[in-house]
Amino acid sequence: MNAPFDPGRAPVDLRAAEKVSCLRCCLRELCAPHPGEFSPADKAFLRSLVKEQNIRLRRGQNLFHAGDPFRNLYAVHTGAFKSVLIGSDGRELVSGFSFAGDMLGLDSIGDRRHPSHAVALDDGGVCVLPYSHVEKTAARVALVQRQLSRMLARELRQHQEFAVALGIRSAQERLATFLFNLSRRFAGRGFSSTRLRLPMSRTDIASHLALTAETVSRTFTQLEREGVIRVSAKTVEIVDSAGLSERANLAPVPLQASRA
Amino acid sequence: MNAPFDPGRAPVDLRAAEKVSCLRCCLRELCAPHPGEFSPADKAFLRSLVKEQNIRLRRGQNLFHAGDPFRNLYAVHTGAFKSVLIGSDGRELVSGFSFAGDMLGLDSIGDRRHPSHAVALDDGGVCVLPYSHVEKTAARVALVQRQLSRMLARELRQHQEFAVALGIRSAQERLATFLFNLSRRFAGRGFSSTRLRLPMSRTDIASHLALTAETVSRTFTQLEREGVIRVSAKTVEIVDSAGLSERANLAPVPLQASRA
DNA sequence: CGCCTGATTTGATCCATGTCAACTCCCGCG
DNA sequence: CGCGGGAGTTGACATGGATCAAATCAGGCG
Repeated sequence: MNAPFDPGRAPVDLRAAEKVSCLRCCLRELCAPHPGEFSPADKAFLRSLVKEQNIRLRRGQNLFHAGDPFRNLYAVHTGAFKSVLIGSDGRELVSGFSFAGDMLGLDSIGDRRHPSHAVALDDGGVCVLPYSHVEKTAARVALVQRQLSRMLARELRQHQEFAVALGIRSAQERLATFLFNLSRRFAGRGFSSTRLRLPMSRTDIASHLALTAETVSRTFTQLEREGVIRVSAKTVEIVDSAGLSERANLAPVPLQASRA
Repeated sequence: MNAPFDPGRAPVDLRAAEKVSCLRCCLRELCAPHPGEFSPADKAFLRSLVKEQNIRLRRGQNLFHAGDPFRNLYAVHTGAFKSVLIGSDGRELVSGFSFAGDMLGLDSIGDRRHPSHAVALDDGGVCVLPYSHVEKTAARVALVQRQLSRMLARELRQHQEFAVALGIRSAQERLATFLFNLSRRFAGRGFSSTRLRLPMSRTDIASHLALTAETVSRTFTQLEREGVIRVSAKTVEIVDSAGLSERANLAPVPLQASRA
């Protein structure tokens, strides 16, 4: 039923020449902010960052658990993952979703322990980057060091924006923003930006947006009635992209004025 | 009226020997995670990070504006600052407060542009660390590099937790958490952990916690009625620290059960 | 000292979202 | 092919915090 689109599959065959493909795929974030910026020598360093390639996980399996000692960063190779943050009071919250090319474990650098679970939402694979090794390489390859800082800083910015979103925005704005961002992220990976397969459950989305599953469901329905998206189980089609981003950002003061 | 306590003044006289004091104060975060970890040579590097010392700002002045190109990190020397994040939709939100010893500008590393204003809440001063210089030093002094990553990662974690808080927690939990954290931060700086002078307005607090000023005010009153704190203008006294942290964390499910 | 202006508090009311509950849909399995 | 169970949807109702409005307070200034 949702066969026409499958973001679980990478746009190029990553298994053919893994060393090379990692440079183009998994480690994109770490390595290729500005393509061509690397010398062959740099690339040698980068390739050496990866210890184990394409570790396989089945849907539902944990890549790591909250509380586990932090030793590696992981680059998502295939599939999708959710990060489940365990709050200081024990409450769980889905802090983010990761797809091919994303880095997992960055939030653990601070205290050498994973603050969150990483759970596979689909069968998938990851590459392993021993962090000690990354640090050492960063010390020698300035670009890697800079890029590491940048990745952290970017994630920081994202969480900042995210905090704003959770605090201020309405359910519709949050969901629209969520879809909008997913669309952008998929597009950046070569997938359709209008036809999204959401590998996570409504409950996961709800948790991520700090809403209830009921509200998420209602808001999906609402966006559908307004002709912005079409929903069919796990697949969402963005019908009116402009309308979506309108609903995502909205005016500075989203009062009842905007409902007329 | 609030003379007995003045967190605006540093616990030691920082102006006496600024080079040295910076190592103990402003750059604490960057430099002294584990005291004694530095060789004299390391320290020389560290000292050289600071370009201008103790730049002065008057209350209300901006250290930098959102959109300004990012060139420096700043270590707060004296006083207090708020960071005002400009969301993608133009809405403003106070993303954090910084006190002596805190670093400002970390969230700008990602895109070389400040995403937020930094505004002085009191007269104060900062030290300037040209980021290019920090990067170069990090490349030579492994500890600095590691510490830079750690600072970023820690801030990341904080924002993560914070997002959770904003999304899930009640007004009372948020305010209690806020006071609790401030108390800890002040304590770490050698100030009283029970008698806090809040240099920011209620509106700032409200914005930071994603509440309205009215709700913040009401919640202060409520906590006071419950005998947890005593409020007098800008000064808050924590009367029942245990009660406060109880209200900050709360049970996994803060349902009506907890109201009986 | 008393005024003036902005900050804070307090009160009354409204609304978005949570909560609880029932129903439907989908998918794997016997 | 029908069954069962979990995920998703929908409805009715409750409520925390927002909103609007007004009173009070604080602090600088004539």
